[in-house]
Amino acid sequence: MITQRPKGTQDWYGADMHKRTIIEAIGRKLCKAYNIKEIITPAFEHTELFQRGVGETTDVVQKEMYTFLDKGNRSISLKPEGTAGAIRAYLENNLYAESQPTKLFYVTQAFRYEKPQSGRLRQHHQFGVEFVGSKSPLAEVELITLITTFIRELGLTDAKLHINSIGCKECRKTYNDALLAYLKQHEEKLCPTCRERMQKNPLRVIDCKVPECKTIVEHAPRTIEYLDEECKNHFEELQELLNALNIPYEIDTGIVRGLDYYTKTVFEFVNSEGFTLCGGGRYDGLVHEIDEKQDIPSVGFGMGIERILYFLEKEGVELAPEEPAELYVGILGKEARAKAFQLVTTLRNAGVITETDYMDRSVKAQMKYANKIGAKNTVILGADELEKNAAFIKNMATGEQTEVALDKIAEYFLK
RNA sequence: GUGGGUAUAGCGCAGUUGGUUAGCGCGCCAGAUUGUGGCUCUGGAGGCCUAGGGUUCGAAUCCCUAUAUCCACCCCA
Repeated sequence: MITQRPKGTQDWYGADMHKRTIIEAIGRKLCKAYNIKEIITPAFEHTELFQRGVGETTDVVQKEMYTFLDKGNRSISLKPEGTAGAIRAYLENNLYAESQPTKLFYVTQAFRYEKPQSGRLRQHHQFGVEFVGSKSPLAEVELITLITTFIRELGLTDAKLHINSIGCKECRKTYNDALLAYLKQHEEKLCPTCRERMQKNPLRVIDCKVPECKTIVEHAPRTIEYLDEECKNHFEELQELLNALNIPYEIDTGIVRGLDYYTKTVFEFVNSEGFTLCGGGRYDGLVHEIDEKQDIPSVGFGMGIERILYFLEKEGVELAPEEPAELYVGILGKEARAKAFQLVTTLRNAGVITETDYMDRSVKAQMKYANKIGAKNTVILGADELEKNAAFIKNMATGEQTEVALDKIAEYFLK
């Protein structure tokens, strides 16, 4: 039992760990070019932050949060997503007092008590960006551009941009009434969960996958038909920009997003199977929700790192493999040990990937090992080499051997 | 939360209608004339067959329970 990880968690090591490192490196590189700064916030926050921010009626808060009382009787929750914490930090540290906008990115764990399945864990990781302070559709466009570039650099092709607008608070009110009125007409045909959803948050019915509900929903009013002037313009401007920048997209009036803070633009990148790689949108009301003295528009997205791995696997995309050792230094006999290790250290200090023997293996076994780890070159240091003051460097790919004086070996690899 | 599948060596699997010493491939370790990898061959280590209970003369195999894991739905990243 103690050697077993908790349900829905994952250990990162080996090939996946290496892929993750590459993925994060691409993300960091892009953010640097976009002038987006990194932020790390705590793994846990006061429960109330998520209740207020993410929304009390959402599935995420209602049944998926890891919530507990700490020893000081405070209700604490592990973060189920990255946005609320980042915005809290933005407010707490008065980042709004600096010249706006504020552009932040993070790589964080997120915890949700869910039943694990493929591409879904209890602890997962997200790369996300929060673009705070701008109400311009250019903010959306910037994030979408970044994601598009990210996807391209990863080598993924099966991920399409879907966009929608769910309007602001005011539009939502009129829309909700219209939707509710429509759903009431078809109440008997809806599935039980949808009948429940109808009362709490009719918007959720749109997402239902039950065939009967789907056909009803097909003719249901759409948020997009109830946008006020401002929201409509915003959505149109966004599309104009996307068109002008040649970013392909599809309007999907079915996108609702499961977090309450979204307003106006919502978007997703999904593959042909309907799997979501990345989700985001505008959340003009969130800052005010967390700190009523402030009212600052924002846009953000979260991209699942595990999802990226899943997508890479699905598409058979290979990332750059781990770099193998440049040199394996074999050791034969105790006399050569210190000398060999000195060489290893010199090379390592110069950044050359170098490996050696710690197992007191035979020369043959050491060569096998060097081959196994993919070392590009090998050299064996023993009594003979010490006496001759020279050793043979063997190129493992060609088998060629080159005799080099002991004190020139490091140089040989430093050019 | 609802519904399926699976659980045998480090990994991937086989195990015949229950029959006594549980196998195979890969990996690991060692050797094939004494200090040089890959290919081949040989040998070796490594399993309370997920756990607990039951049926039986006898259970990896049949039944029950638990646990874990995978998958679908829901929801999402």
